[in-house]
Amino acid sequence: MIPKPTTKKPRTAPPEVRRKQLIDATITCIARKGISGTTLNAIAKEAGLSLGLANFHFKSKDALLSETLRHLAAEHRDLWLRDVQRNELSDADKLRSIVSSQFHPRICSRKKLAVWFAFFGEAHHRKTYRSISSRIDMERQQLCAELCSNIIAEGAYPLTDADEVAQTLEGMFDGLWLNMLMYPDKFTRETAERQVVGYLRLVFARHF
Amino acid sequence: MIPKPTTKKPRTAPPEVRRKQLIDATITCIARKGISGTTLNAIAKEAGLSLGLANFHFKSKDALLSETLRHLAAEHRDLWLRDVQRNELSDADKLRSIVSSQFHPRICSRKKLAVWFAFFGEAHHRKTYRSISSRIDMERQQLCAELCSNIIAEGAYPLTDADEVAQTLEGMFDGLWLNMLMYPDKFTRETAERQVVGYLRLVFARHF
Amino acid sequence: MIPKPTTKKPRTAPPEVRRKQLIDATITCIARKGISGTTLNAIAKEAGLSLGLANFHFKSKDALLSETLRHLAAEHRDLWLRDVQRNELSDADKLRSIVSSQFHPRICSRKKLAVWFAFFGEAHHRKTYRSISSRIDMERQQLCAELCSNIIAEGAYPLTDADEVAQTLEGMFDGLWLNMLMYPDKFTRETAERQVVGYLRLVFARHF
Amino acid sequence: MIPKPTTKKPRTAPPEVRRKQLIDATITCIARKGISGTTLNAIAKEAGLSLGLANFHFKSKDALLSETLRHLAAEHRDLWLRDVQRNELSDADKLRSIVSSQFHPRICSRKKLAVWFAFFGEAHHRKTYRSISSRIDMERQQLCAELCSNIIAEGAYPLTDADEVAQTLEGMFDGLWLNMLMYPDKFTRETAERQVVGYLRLVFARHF
DNA sequence: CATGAATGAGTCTTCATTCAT
DNA sequence: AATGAATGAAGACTCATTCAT
Repeated sequence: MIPKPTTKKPRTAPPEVRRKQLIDATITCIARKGISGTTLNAIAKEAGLSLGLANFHFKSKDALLSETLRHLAAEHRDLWLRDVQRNELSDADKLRSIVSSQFHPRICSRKKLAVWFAFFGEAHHRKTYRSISSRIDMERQQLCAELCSNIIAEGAYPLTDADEVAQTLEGMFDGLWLNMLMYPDKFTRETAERQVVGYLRLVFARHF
Repeated sequence: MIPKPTTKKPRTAPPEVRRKQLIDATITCIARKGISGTTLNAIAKEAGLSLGLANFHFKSKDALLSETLRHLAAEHRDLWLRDVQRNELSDADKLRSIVSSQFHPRICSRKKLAVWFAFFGEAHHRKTYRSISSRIDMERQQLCAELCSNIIAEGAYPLTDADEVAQTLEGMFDGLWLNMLMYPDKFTRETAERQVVGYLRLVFARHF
Repeated sequence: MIPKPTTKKPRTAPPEVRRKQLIDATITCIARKGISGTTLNAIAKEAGLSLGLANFHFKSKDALLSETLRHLAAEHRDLWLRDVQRNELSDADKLRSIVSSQFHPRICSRKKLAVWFAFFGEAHHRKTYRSISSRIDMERQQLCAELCSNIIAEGAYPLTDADEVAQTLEGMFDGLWLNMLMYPDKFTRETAERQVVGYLRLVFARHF
Repeated sequence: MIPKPTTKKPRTAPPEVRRKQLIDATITCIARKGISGTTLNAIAKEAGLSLGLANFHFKSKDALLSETLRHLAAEHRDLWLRDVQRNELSDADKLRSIVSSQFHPRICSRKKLAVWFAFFGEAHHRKTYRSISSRIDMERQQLCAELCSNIIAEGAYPLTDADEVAQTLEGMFDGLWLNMLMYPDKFTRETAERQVVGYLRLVFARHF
């Protein structure tokens, strides 16, 4: 009798591993069927785990959804924060980095975009979204506003209002995301990013 | 037999009236609870009609939802088409009208924004919703592109690409809508419209 | 083709009929398996109705349970109230009536006793019981106390305390019920009633 | 390898200790949430032990529950047997002792009453529970009957039936317990005991 | 046109029990 | 003797849809 080979996947795994598996499966399922079309059964099957385990690791379906969103938000924030903290970069470069991060492949895959808009879609989940992301959204917008402010001071764009530019950028980010999700043939990461940069070139002609 | 004279609501009404009642109720319910949180029972109650009637006038819940989306789309389209068809208006005015219609109170009340995004949240995996949204979005984008093209020709903006401007406008429309929905304190109809016009002023400086 | 005979049971029935059917089925099921062993499915099947209907007529399982208890409590109260309100009866007769009602076949069938003790059994249901029955219990105890008080005055039992007799009666009622439920061979309606009357004979020798 | 010296709880303990810990925890949990509201997880947590251990020491949840009931029964029985076996006591004293044991603080705390009635609530349809309750109840009732019989012979109460008194006592015991559980403000250990003694005084006037 | 009781498939959630470590 | 992750069956509840009246 040959002893069981040790390569077979372990029956048990540390919680973080399971949680990550389930969150990934949740993203996949939501992208496929929307939030309300996503059942815990489907998530468990997608993750290759049992139904009971989903409830073992997450208090409820809602909790799993929240964690999923939190995961996406953190992943996004980490990305733009990394460049913004590099002191050798100019403010314009930092602003450029934020724009890039918005359209980074890891952040704005169709799968993940679908999850964002799934949360935007319904009042109940919108509240979840706000409680998780409003702070981060505001942080990014304020950051953009500061960078714009510095660029304005530095580059002498007297007629330009930093806050308004920042707001417009936020608007463009979200709107381009939606269009990428809905019309992937017409709106790609590249075209979307080019459009934002195009806008920045109009506003800060001497920097971009 | 003398019919009771105290009857307040007519016991029968033409189909179009009932359908309109039900669609309005659907909009209210979706805004309040999202698509998956909206039940036929709730819609019927909101409309002041019976459950059976909802099923009588719409083949299925899905059909009612699709009709609702179609209704919203038509309402929006009617609004911008009215001005676009007025020959006395310049192309710039027409473009300006489209922008205005996007932020018209009847179109982008909080209630209707909530409903739009409820549909957007599902559209990427629901063919019916996507084709309805797609039709109106594409028509508007093409219209904008044509108007931009004319403005470019007329105004000598040699470096400007009409399609790209139109795409950017689409992005801004949706993004600003989303921000109005999520952060109504920071994004109002007025600020949103001003931002789009601000963008147009940058692109078509001699027209706006 | 012979038209369907009209004797077949109607597909729909007024709510009160359905509610009564479901309450009866609930009593049967609880007697058979206890509260926690009673499923809505089992109740529906016992009632010959569908699962969905149970939820249609009762907001929740808990609501159905409450209604069931309320039904039993009202049924019991109606019984002793009837005789108590007959003016031609003496106080001793009225007291005797209350005792009889306690052991009336309609009231203390094993099935119904099982339901009472099912509610007594668990903290959660005990609260339900209290909210439904404490007023009635107190009403009956006070009634007994008043009747005892009158009997004492009338019959000159100077050493007897009306309240204590009433409390003891309450105790005997419940305790005999429990024993009838647990040991139906040793405790029958007749022996139980005889014991209470035996107690009354000891206390009010000249009346019973 | 030197074992960590900070180990507070011993990692292993003799089975009887663990079993006692788990039974105590079970009593606490049942009192709080009822039998069906009591989960093995909750019991383990209450006992400060792991879930696995509960399953290790008891074959099943049912076994643990039965053991718990057996434990309560034995605890009660031990209490009354102690006095009954003291030869120097008169039969009346022994009977008095049984009454006292019924209302002994260790036996009829609110917590334990809740547990007793939790089992009573299920006993009529659970053979195991019924046979455990039955054994102790019958033993006590027979004992009371014998004592009454002796007292009757000794004291010349020609009209009194020993079995009936014993049955009435059983009824009062349970009924007063129930009332203490349901209405602790109106029924205390002291008033309850006084009522039983009051009854005995009526029956056996020359002994109590 | 209109009603609303009735149905039952589908979901989330709980929990006793198992088992590799 | 001890742990706690893993499983899956079972239950409460929801809701689109049907249909007799």
